[in-house]
Amino acid sequence: MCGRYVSTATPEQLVAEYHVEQVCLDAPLPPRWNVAPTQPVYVVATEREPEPRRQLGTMRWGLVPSWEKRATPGAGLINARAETVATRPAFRSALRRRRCVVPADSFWEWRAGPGGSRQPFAIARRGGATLAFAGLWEPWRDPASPERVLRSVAIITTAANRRLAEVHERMPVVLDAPALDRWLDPGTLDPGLLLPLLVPAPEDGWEVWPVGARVNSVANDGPDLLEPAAG
DNA sequence: CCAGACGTTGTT
DNA sequence: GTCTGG
DNA sequence: CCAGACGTTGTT
DNA sequence: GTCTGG
Repeated sequence: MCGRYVSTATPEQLVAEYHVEQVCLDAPLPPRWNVAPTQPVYVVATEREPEPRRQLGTMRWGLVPSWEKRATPGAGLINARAETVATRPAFRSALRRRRCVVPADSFWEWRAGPGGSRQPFAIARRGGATLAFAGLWEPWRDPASPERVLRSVAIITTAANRRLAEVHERMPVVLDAPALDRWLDPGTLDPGLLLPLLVPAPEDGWEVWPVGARVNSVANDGPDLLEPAAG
């Protein structure tokens, strides 16, 4: 799955990489090596009005369905399964109209061991290429103050490819450039054209290595979390 | 009809 | 065990 | 995802 | 909001 990741890009880098036309930020997010659910994350989405434009903003990681009474029932929906995203009430309308991309450098997975032990791994593309996670977002309005909108996001997961299945059976959907363009095209409403994008990334070209347990705690942050450890 | 769920993951 | 917070 | 809390009362 | 279960 994907419950923790690395995001160190600056807004300027994201604007260039994703051909963003409009930046909508209160303040830039700092570089983070331990991004966790409930935290604000960068999101690239297509603003529809007055005309389609690619927009960079921040949203809360952990999708809050619009019908929720409270904004924060725990972490919210941090992942959405590709296999069921077209039919689940929590995600169906977002699949049609609120697709987005969550930029990342790399991500963390925990391999289950005997006796309930959990060994964390870092997963990155060989050569350091960045990752575009497929996401869905949702606006939420507090009934008491509907003028304020909370935007939250879920990362779509799929079956792990054979390489990553060594560590974990699920992985985030990682979009290549053509898939990303299709995913962010607001004219695409047919799930039949979208679901084929939500497949496991090719198994070649990944680096996977065990890291220390410091990544377990969200209080720890820094590039040292990526240092290889015995595993 | 109304009430209640609506999500994923992992672990046992 | 289960929920909340990060 | 993992870590850490999980409760009430009264008094300062 | 919308669907499912009773």
